[in-house]
Amino acid sequence: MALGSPAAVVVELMAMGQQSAAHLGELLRATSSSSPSQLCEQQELAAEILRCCGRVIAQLSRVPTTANNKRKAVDSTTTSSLPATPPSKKRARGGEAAREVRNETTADGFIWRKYGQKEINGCKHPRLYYRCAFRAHGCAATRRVQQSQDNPAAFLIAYYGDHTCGGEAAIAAATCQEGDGMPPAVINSGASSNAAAAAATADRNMGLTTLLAAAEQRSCDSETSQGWSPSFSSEMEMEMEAGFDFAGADEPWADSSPVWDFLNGSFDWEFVINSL
DNA sequence: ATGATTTGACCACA
DNA sequence: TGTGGTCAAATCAT
Repeated sequence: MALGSPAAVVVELMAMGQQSAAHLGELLRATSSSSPSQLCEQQELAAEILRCCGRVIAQLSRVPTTANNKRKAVDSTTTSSLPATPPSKKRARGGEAAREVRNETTADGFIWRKYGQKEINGCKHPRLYYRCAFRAHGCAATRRVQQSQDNPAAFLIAYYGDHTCGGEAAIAAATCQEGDGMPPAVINSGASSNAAAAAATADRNMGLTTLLAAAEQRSCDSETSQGWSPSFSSEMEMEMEAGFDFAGADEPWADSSPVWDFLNGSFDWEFVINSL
């Protein structure tokens, strides 16, 4: 998915929707006037919004893109006969279509596990490699995260492969646990270039261990789950605690961007739908 | 002890 | 041959 393409715009919008829903959930949790049952219901609504956004992203991720045609010549000859060989150590993603997203956060509601980091020529920041934390379940989704050169607060995230895992049940259930906050759903050290971020990463690790254990259990309990429900991300929490305001006027896309059009109510949805 | 992260090495592609 | 993607052993954190 190319930057600025309609699908990329929708993914970006849905990511913002996730953040908004996450923010809503945080606000609801901070509101103590509601009864426990009401609070749980409100949080479930917020979680439902997150799930919807995540499913839209997942569906869009399956849309073939014509913008990234970096397939190698050999790929065109092998599409009809998939090789039975195990994944190679390199260029395994060469034949897959990358869906690139530029975002203010690396959090996207999925649980990722970092498996590599590489200094890239001409880039100030290293490139980080993540794979789905549910790879053991056969999920081959990976992503590549790189800090933007011109805007260190922004991340260029390229997604490869589809999420075939079914770990959403644990996350969705965990969002409504009595007396417990929303759990971290993303293992991410993408911005952990300082001690504070590293400490935050360490904090998240505990969450993942628990979450994965729960997911293992839930995936056994509910095999019918087909989708993947993104949930609250601790990165989102961190950004909200830091006053993250995605409607701020200093956003890089605040002028004449599709996202801004969306916020203004003048976004051309028909164009997007037709383009898809 | 277990699981996650780091990082050097390996390997394939251009 | 250089670059970039992945592996896996070592290290770290809990």
